[in-house]
Amino acid sequence: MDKRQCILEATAELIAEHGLQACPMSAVARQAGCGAGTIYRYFETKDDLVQELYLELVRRLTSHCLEAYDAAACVKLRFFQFWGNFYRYMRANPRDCALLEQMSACPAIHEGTMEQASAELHDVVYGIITDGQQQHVVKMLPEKVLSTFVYGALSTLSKKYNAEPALLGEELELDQLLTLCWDGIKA
Amino acid sequence: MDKRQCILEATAELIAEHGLQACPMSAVARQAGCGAGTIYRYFETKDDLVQELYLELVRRLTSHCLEAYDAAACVKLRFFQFWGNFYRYMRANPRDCALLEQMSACPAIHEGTMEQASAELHDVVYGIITDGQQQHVVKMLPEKVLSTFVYGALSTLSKKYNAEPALLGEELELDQLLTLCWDGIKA
Amino acid sequence: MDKRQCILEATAELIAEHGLQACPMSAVARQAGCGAGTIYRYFETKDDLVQELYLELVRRLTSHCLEAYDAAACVKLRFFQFWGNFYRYMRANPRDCALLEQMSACPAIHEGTMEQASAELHDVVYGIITDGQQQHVVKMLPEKVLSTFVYGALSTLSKKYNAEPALLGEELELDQLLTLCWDGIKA
Amino acid sequence: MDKRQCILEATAELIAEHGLQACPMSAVARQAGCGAGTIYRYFETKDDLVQELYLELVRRLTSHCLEAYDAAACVKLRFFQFWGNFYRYMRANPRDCALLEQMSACPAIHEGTMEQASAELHDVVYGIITDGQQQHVVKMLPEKVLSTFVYGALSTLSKKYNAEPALLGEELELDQLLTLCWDGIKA
DNA sequence: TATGAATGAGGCTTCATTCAT
DNA sequence: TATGAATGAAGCCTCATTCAT
Repeated sequence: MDKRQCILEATAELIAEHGLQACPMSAVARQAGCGAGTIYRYFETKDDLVQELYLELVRRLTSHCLEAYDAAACVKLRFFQFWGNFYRYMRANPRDCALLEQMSACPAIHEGTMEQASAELHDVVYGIITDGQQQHVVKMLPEKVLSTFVYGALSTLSKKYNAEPALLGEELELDQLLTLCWDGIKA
Repeated sequence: MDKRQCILEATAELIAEHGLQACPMSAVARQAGCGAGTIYRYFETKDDLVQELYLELVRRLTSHCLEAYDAAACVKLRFFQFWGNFYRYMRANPRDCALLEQMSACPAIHEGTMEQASAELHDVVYGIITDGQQQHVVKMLPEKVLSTFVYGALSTLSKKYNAEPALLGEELELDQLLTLCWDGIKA
Repeated sequence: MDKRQCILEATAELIAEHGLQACPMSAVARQAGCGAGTIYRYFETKDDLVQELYLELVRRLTSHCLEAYDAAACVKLRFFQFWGNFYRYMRANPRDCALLEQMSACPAIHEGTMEQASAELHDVVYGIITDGQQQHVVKMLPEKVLSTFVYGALSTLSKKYNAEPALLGEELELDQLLTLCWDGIKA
Repeated sequence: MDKRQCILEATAELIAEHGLQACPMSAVARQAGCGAGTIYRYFETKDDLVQELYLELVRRLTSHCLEAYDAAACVKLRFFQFWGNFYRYMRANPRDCALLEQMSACPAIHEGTMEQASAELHDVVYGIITDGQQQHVVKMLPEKVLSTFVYGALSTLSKKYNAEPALLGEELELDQLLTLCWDGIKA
């Protein structure tokens, strides 16, 4: 792994464990196996490092969400594919899941960073909803509302499962949870 | 207002605005209109202050959620009353809503504090679900799953609305959003 | 006991246990069973309190040293009486003994306070030596030297005994120790 | 001089002048010519720094006491050599002498530190006494008692001289003072 | 007269950042 | 390019002292 990735990874590990407010650069350097000064070759300031980490986390999530996603498939299929990818990724990467939650909720992540991060997914997510509405299979509420509804439900559920993995059988759970969401938004 | 409340309020204000990692005790004192030392008559450490603030926020939310809640009413009514209260409180108190989100996601809030905080609501929330299941009006998934589903959806939606209040007409929105959730969990 | 004495006693207790550098006025007040403000009715500042405590400790020691002291007795008798009193007091009051040691060695006790404290004893102590020299039973070294020799030996021994009381049988020890000193200074 | 020594030296200077209770780390840094944070690369806490200083002072004293000390020489010679070294060191280093006195008497120096400090000298000091007792030239009292007697007398005398250097001619004094002690303990 | 809550200066310590090597 | 010792501003907390009650 290249050094920049090392540093991002180290930062992720430490923030996930101790929180943004307890993550000194010296600890990041130790965890990354490099000198403190080296970090500043790759990131201008600590703030910069944190913003970059957030973007990286969202980038990873995004690419997983779009795996095997076929924009030409039917609405329900796209819905299940996309949000299934989303949920699976969150379950497979509990640390990044918690990290995204923590960072999204914290004013330390700048408004601009948040927007930049979410831009890419928005089109896909909204597209599923608006296509569904045109076909009258999805409720006629603002697309943002329905997307947020699904996102909130699934991200909270995945976090819950990560904390208490014994709640439901692995195999069944995903389909059942997606069905909860689908039942919620379907016309 | 008594001094302890003043300090909690000042802390809430500052954490909401700048984040947990950027909330020095000196700023809390200034905002609370007291000397720095005074804080320590009411809270042993900064950590203690933060835990207490979290508990206080949850306490306020809890008491609002239970307003006009009739444990003897029918399941759907109880569902709409309770989660309606929840949503209305989150919308009416955007700052506390964001604060709860931020603090819940941050390792700085201790495990024990989180448990202590959620204890009171759990019984009510789970009760609605299990009663609904006995009457076969709610899906047969673990009660934790369904509660988390509703909680995640509504809390995320309320946060979204707080950020962009223009999404939906005030009057309609609540019922429509609760219906999304109800449709999701109903059998 | 009157309040002033209470406060001095409390201060003595705390300094003896934790040291001058770890003796907050709030702790003194608690130990003395009074409010923090009350201390300032009896002592202008903390520094004043500390100086007064030192003077009080020396005053107590002085009065014990002069008990049954007969200025008309022979030199050796006066020597044994005076230094015997001194040693017995130090052994009977380990806390004050340690306290005197601690405070005497610390620059926090002002030069003036030290002089004021030692003034009273000096005459007696030196008198024993100079009388002994006139009678040719004591070595012809400066009286300060011989006094300091005896004082240093006995105060250090008493402190040692206080720390490890099992070193010598109570009955014998005193006479033996005084003899060590007397043998040292006798002509 | 290396930085660690600089810091110890600065601390010694300030404690000697103002006392343990008036020696802020900021002043130590200024005196040592370094930043406040630098001190913490060499000492974990202020307490640690103080313990280390005490150990260092005792180490210096110890090495001086053993200079030209011949364990095979006769008892009286060893006595005069060892305690002569001790006294000379105390006179030549008034600041360290006062410092040792102050720190030894203060609860801020931990029990464990004191033991660690005194361990090395004990064997030599006690050896002189016990050998003297086997040869019937020294009184038959516990070796700790006699050692403490000598130590107390000489350390107090050296301190006194340091404060008032005019008491005795330099040349004569040492032998005369050691004789006082020797006369005290000899059989 | 006695209290103890309030104050804020000042103490200890951490940590983002720099820079000589 | 990489390092990590050094820096000092800033954070947390203590405590001598005051003052309203």
